[in-house]
Amino acid sequence: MKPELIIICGATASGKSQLALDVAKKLNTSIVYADSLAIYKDLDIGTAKPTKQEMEEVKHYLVDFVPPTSEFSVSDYEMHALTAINEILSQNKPVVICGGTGFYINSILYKLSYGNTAKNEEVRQKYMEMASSLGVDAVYNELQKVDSETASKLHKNDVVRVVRALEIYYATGKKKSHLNDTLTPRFSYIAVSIDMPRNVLYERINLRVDKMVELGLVDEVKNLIKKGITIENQCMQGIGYKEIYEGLNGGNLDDAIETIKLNSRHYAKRQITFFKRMQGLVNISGNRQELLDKVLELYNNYNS
RNA sequence: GCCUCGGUAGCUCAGUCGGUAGAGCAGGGGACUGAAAAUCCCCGUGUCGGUGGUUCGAUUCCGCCCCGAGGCA
Repeated sequence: MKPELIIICGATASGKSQLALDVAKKLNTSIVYADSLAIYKDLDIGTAKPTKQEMEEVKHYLVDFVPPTSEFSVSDYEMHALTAINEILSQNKPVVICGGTGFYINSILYKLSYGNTAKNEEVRQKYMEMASSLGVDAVYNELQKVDSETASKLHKNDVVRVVRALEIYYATGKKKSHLNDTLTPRFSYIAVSIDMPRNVLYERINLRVDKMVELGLVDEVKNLIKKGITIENQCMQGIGYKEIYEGLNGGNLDDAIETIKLNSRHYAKRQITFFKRMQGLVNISGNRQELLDKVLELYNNYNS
């Protein structure tokens, strides 16, 4: 018996995409991306999207399909991902999942309800404003009143989550703490992460950022600006984009590039932390061929 | 050559009226249920440049030396 999913996750710049490509070619199948920014059109260089040629060689799902003006949520991702996965599985092929957005990968593995509450601009705005005018304690106190259990799990400074909990409460009248989603994977899978010494990873990140700049990252951001994208757009939260944007708006581009490297390193660290909790994750290392062999071995020896 | 100011955590620096020292950044660890490349939490021992002296006690005061910056010649 073979697993339905082959999940290739891990830190940015660790070589996930190359490995996913190798695995997909070997197994004659397709790749479903799990990357919160590669979903966007016109964000190519900074997201290290696969090249056109690579996308022709292997079919990639959930890459380059959302306009940069759009918002996108994990729930949107889940819906699209499940469609893609079922399409591939229906052809009796395994699905290669590749990406660094752990939250998105979780949305594939687990059926989570997310409070059954979509974004509510009014509630968000109201409490975000309260946070900036009256302070975070005021907002946190609000949550303590309506859902003390969730409040106790959150730090008062984590305004994004505190507000989200309020959003759920005011939209549904139900408490976030009343969710009791089962955490049983809905697909069989193997999962690997490419492991390497931290300093080696950081060096790869630094080099890749320099490469992105050489490839025209600054022009890419200029083009987005030309299309009306501002720092307010969700896609501009991407590392590489927000820094260049600031660099072009009164900042300094050389500083921006260094900040991209720094933010990427911080991001990689957070990714590593996130993936440590993934059930069954296997850390693999080695050269390109060795990595491929290890994944194929895990795939072929799978039994659960 | 003389004078002045520096030399304290990986980096930038604060501080100790003499009782062996602490911030920011870097770095490390962690959280994560519709913003997730987002958001948030926790973690600070280092020959206080070296060496003599004064002192119960020196990173702190004094002498000399080394290194760096500036000034005068």
